[in-house]
Amino acid sequence: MTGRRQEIRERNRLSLIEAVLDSVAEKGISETSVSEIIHRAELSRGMIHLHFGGKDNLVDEAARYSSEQYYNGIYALLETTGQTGQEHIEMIVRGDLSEAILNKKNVSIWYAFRGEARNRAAIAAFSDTRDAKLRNLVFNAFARIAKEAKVDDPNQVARDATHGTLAMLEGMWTDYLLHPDSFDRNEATRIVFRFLSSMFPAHFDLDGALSLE
Amino acid sequence: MTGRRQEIRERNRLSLIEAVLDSVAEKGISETSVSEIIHRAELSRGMIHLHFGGKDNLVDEAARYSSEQYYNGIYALLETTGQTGQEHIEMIVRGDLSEAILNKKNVSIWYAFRGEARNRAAIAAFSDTRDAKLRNLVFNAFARIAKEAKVDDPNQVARDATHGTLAMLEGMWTDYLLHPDSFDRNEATRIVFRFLSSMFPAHFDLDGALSLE
Amino acid sequence: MTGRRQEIRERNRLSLIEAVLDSVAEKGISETSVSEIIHRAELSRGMIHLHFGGKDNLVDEAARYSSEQYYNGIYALLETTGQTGQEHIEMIVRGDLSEAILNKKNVSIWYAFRGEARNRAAIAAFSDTRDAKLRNLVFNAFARIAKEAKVDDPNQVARDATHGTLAMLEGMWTDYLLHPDSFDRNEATRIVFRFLSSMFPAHFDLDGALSLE
Amino acid sequence: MTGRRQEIRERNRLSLIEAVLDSVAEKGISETSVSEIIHRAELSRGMIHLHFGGKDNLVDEAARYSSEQYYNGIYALLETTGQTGQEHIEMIVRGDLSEAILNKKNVSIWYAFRGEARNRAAIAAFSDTRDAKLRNLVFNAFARIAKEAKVDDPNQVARDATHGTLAMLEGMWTDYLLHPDSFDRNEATRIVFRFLSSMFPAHFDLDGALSLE
DNA sequence: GATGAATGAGTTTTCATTCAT
DNA sequence: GATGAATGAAAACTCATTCAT
Repeated sequence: MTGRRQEIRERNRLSLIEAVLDSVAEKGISETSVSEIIHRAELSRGMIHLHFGGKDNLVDEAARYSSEQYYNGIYALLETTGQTGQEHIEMIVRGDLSEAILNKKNVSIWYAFRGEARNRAAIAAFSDTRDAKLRNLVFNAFARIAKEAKVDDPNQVARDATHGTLAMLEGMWTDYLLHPDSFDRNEATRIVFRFLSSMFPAHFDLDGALSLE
Repeated sequence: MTGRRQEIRERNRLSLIEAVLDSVAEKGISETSVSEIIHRAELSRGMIHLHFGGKDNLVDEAARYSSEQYYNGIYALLETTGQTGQEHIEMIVRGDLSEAILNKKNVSIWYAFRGEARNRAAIAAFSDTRDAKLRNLVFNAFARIAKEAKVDDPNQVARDATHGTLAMLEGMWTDYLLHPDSFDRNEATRIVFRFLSSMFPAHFDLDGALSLE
Repeated sequence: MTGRRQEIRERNRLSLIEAVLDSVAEKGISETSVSEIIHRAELSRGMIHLHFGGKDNLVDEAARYSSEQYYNGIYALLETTGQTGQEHIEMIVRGDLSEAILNKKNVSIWYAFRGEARNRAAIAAFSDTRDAKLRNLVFNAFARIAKEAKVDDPNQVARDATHGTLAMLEGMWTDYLLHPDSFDRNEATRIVFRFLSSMFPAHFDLDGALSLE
Repeated sequence: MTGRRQEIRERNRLSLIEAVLDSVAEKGISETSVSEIIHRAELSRGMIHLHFGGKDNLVDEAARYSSEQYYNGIYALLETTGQTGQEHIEMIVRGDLSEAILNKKNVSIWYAFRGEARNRAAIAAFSDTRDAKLRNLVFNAFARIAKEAKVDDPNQVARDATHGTLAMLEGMWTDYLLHPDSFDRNEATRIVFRFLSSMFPAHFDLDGALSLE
């Protein structure tokens, strides 16, 4: 049956991508050689070129896959909660700082790819895409909040809130990158909500934010 | 004359370090080969091993140098302004987002090294050092502000303010990394001050912050 | 039905051979990979081993086929003309220099195989066979002419005439290989006939030779 | 002393070129791998890329070198003889068919490169250059002869003679390629002179030509 | 019989390091 | 001390062949 073959093919492709991500997380991009990848995937040397046409394409695909996984994770969280703006924002902030998403592996991978983004168009593109998709989700939520809050220039306020929130989350990831073991998720969350509650006191609550887990 | 010799030695060391930084900024760490470095520095191949004992050490030194340059830049700014907490914070924020410090070259270098930090202890150490030194400056300033503001737990407030401010600045750097050409320094500054004014309304002023440039 | 099967088999074999010849003509022997061949033949990868037992055998077969095609072309021409020695020679010379036989594709293929002949016995053998068959035809024709011409040592004269004529034709092919676009068939033909008319003035005529086309 | 270093460098370059020619002669172009070359030259793997920037460039250089060697050989012969047209032609013909020039190694190399010429611009260029230089020498000699012979259209006659002579010599090389062991230099020479004496009876003599060796 | 995904030996290339000059 | 030619281990890639489906 052809389906069986196709299925193995697909599984092999995925194994290679995951081997790249594991290796990038553990050893970094520069140590992620073809030998390292096939050893982790337990597949043959030629397979990389068979499926991806070369190591660089495989690494690009891995960056795309990883960026998609991140976005899907966040998006899945949004489906589990209410549809108000503040529920969305809360979910995104908590999700982005949760163990499931903000962990050693993801952070390693993400900063490794970022470091290469300047010199590899494909990686820059996926880096950008992840960013743009998330930015959109966050902006839409803040736009609703700003409208409810009847602020002067709701569009501008929503933009600033988006910018500030994402900047802070980024900063928290960097904190985690540098000190994964002393990083305090509650503190990080609290600080983001401090910013949010200062911008939208009627929507966000500093104390409530502490009721994390 | 030994002094003359020593001087040339020192100049060559620096040329190599700067060649590394230029190359990392333009081509990324993985393309920064020994050949690339000596070509930029216009020095001989053996020089790297003579002065640094190998390429890896040179790159580590370049990371250290770059991190020092950053800190020195910020520190120099502080000497040009008043000594109140809010003056320090303002200077650090404006400085960190200024063209002199936040520019394509520095951002490229910084993210390239961050991407390697996980796998190279020396780079991680310098990354950390830069971070710790800055954190200290910022914390000291906020500690004074928090004391003046007579908040409940000034130490905790100062820590949160430090954490939040640095996180946001980090996030702004990432913004710049991804979209250097559409990045708006005024907007970035305004958003940081929005956070600061919400935490310390008596010390920071959202409008004042706009009087940039 | 076995006949039907057999027919498809035969067609596939031929498709592969022709794909090899096309590829050798266009890309050269070293670029004639299995992938290139099956892509041109629009057949599956396994087919080559099924029908020929490996790529090398297929290439050898292609060399044999090509050499046979050449000889058959010349031989067919001989059937269309009179049976005197000079008619045969004229036909062979004109045929060998005609567009139908001396064209870019054939020349490319022929020199490509020649270049490999030294290291591949099978190709050398077919190269030789083509040569020997043609030499035989030409010698037989010259033997008749030499006999008619009542020269001293007709056998020796026929051998020299054969040798010289074939050498010149070879040289004309090389000319064509190197400068296919500036090659002048009439000039080439005229020069061969100059040689022939000098050896057998009663049989070959320099002017008559110009009545080409 | 720098000269010593430079000298070794030059010797290594040459060793590599000669290793390529030996390998091409013995094993053919497709079997001439980097490993084969460095094994013959007894030099290190990296040297090929150090001196030539890659295997392909080295092979091209070898083709250029070989073509130059051929031309130099012929040219040197011309310096050892008189300056009349017929002396030049005689020398070129005898030289081109002599053991020193027409031998197994040269023929193997030459046909191997010819087979690749279609697909490698650099090789085609050197192939052409050798051809053009020789053609020039031969044409100049025939032009003088044709003028002396007071033929009708001396330019045209010289061109035909050049064309015919070179074509025949080419053909003789092919003969040698296919049957190096049964090849008879005297016979080959005699046949070329038969052509020459038929074109310029006053200048070339069939018998004289036999006084070879 | 036919297919084409998979294999891995062998190829070219890169590049940090060495060391004779 | 300084140079840069030389080294060779390790990298990425190619491709004829195999073989489960």
